[in-house]
Amino acid sequence: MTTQAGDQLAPDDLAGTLDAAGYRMTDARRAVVGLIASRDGTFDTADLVADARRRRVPAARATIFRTLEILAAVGAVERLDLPNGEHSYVRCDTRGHHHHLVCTDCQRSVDLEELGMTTITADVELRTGYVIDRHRLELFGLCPNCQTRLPS
Amino acid sequence: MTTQAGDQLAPDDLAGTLDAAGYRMTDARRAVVGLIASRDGTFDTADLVADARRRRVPAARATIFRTLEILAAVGAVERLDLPNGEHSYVRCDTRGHHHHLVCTDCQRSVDLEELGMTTITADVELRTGYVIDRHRLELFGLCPNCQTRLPS
DNA sequence: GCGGCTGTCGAGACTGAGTCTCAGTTACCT
DNA sequence: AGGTAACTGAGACTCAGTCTCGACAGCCGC
Ligand SMILES: [Zn+2]
Ligand SMILES: [Zn+2]
Ligand SMILES: [Zn+2]
Ligand SMILES: [Zn+2]
Repeated sequence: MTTQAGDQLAPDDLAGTLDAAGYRMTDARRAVVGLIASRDGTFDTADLVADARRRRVPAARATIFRTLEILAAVGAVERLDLPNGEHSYVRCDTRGHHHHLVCTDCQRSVDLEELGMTTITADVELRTGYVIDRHRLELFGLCPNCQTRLPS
Repeated sequence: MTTQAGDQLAPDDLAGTLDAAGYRMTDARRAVVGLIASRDGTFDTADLVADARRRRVPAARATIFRTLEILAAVGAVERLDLPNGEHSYVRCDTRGHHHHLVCTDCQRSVDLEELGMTTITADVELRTGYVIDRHRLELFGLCPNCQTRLPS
């Protein structure tokens, strides 16, 4: 099952999640959540800082960093690394372990739930003797929209 | 088929590879290749800079960065991102597309040749309509050695 | 509803990885 | 050997990300 990026990042839910984890729901955090919710695809901290200024949202640079850290910790957002090596974030529209497929042109992202990686990791464990407890998988390509825009 | 990290990073081969790609084989590059060859597991630029100074190898900081960039371009080394978000490098003992399995304790790394990802990407393409042309997959866990050292 | 304890915020200083500049050097081709 | 473009070292520079600290504001208990 896949979810299109663009869904809301529910701030109410989030309040509960943060609370459970011992965080407070403050104006600044609501503001950052709002900025993220109205973003499409991957974004980086500079994007958010710019958005915040443009929309005159009260959220200082340091606060944006701090909030992203928290959101990543509770799984509302994920930090990923673009093919070019840059760090960026994606909103996660899925709970639990999943991966992201990102358009290399427009940055639009799709969440992908588990993909049969357990078979692969089990196989690798057998072959190498390692015990695997974590993996990072990111897929990149062109979204349907960008395929038609760029006949390449 | 897997290759243990620790094999030599052949500087002679490399000379050919670099040449073919229009690069020169210089002392500084040989030096950096040497530093990398004597490394075990993942390392970052700070590690190499420290190694260089310790071993009095003539390789300025900027040169180390530049050389790593080139080595990554020709596939002798790969830039990867640890679970904690830090950038680091691994020597590649395998030619062509492959992935890395890294020990989260001692950083020792194993190259993994293709793992049946084509099945997965084909499936995802069908489900999403994206055209996937690249992916990043990194596996993390404990190597056999560290499993016994840390009964955990 | 009203303190008070604490977590959080903003502003700006600070850090350090990575980049850039530029003058001097060197590999490679002929 | 000579010419030339690629490369190098040293250090300045950038800018993402962190830290500090005094002011502020959630949330809890009364
Ligand atoms: Zn696109
Ligand atoms: Zn997975
Ligand atoms: Zn290990
Ligand atoms: Zn692969």
